[in-house]
Amino acid sequence: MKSSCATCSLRELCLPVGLNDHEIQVLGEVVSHKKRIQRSGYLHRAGTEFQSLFAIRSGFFKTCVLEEDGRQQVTGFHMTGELLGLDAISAEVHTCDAIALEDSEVCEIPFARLEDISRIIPSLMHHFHKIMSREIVRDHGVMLLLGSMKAEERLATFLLNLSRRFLMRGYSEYEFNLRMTREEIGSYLGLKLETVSRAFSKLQEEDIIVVDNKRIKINDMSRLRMKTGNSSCLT
Amino acid sequence: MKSSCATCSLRELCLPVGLNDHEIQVLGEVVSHKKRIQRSGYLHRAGTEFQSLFAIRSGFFKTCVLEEDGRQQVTGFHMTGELLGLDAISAEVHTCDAIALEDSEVCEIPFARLEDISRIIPSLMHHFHKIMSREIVRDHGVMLLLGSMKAEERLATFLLNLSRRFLMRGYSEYEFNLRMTREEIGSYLGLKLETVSRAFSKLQEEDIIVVDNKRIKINDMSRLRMKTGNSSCLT
DNA sequence: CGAGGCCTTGATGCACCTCAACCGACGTGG
DNA sequence: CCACGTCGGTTGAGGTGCATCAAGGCCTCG
Repeated sequence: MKSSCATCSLRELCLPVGLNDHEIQVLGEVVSHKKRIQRSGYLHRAGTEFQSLFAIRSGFFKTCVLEEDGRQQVTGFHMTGELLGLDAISAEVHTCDAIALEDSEVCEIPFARLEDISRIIPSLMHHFHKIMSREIVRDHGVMLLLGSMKAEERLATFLLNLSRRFLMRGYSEYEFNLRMTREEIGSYLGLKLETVSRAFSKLQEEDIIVVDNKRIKINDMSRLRMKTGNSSCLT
Repeated sequence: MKSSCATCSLRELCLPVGLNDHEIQVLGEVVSHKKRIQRSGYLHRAGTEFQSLFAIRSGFFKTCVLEEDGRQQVTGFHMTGELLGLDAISAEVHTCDAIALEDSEVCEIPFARLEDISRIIPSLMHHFHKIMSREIVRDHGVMLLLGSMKAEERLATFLLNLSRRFLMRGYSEYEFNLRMTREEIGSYLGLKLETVSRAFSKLQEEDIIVVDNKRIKINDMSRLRMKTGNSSCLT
């Protein structure tokens, strides 16, 4: 089915940012296939051929890389309006798995066609470059986190990052549901699930947050920020 | 001074990959300013305005991000033919420092002009997208390293990565000089310099490598590879 | 010759991992 | 309906890999 970008509520978060009506129209004709992925279904797998980028229309994804020896690591959690598949452009093969953490919908964007139309829509090309660049900046933030923060700092940074992203999407920045397990959080943050659990408990003891299983409530945003070692939160 | 890409020995590593003679000509007219940076000089600083990408023509750089609280982390080491500044596209501000580890030369590539000509040279645009994507893949590799490897595995992975990159540039894959200090390696690998030093000593005791200060000789590539936990080496 | 940068090595401590027990929620099948 | 297994989460006890602190060696440079 055709999913016109023109009428999409994510226009301000997604690829069309900064385009005029006509340009959005053109983009909308390239973006086809609103595709549904069930919870724990794969959007793509590492090693499969790359054809399209995917924009998340609704739902929540994780991406993870797998080593030959079985070690696995979550490289990111992805929300509505974000673009998946950027890693696959380089070798025309996906380098990670993308798995839905809840029932989700994505728009498929055939990459070759995106490149075609970005020749005639410079602002689209420019915005696409910004999106790729932002991904690089984000990854540098994670590298900083993994390379130099303690467990509690990592978790605080993670929560603030989620909070900010929920806020940008019109949800509460103070209260939200985690879509991922402690193990997945741990994998992303370079920690074991027990350590994640203990860090949650510790933040709760200090009345900074309230944890009820996957439900998180932030009581004291500024003290949570102090827990990060004052690092700016991830993009 | 004009530095024509057409006659550059790095044509096969750098931006011009896959372009025909005429296209290289056009690119060469955009790429100006062969700029010299002395050892420990800055190519760019975090927070300064973004205008241009830089291609390394000779020399060696590190990039590092700095937090408000003074924590610092090396996010990458960069060799000839690689592109610096990709992180700055997103916010039009550099997000990291780039510092020369030896006397170096770079070509300056005004980004706006690069976008202009990539509209008329689709293969240039496509290759540029591949380069950005490769950077994302590389960062995911580092995240995996930081998130799930032990000190010795990290160092082995790091050495293999360097080895491969020297090989690609026509140097020996078995013997090379490190341009960075133990502390910089540690920062990149999320370790303290003492730990890096001990890991070097351990690999030497096992006759896998020979270390003489910054000079590294790899005696047994396959055993070094085994030390990585069989992960593929970073891109 | 002395100072400072870089590296190595040893001793000690601690943050996180590992292993293990237990709990509650949920789904399934007898 | 309840018994049971499974899955995700919490918490405790103990071990370990790396950080930390400290001392000393080598090299360069003023």
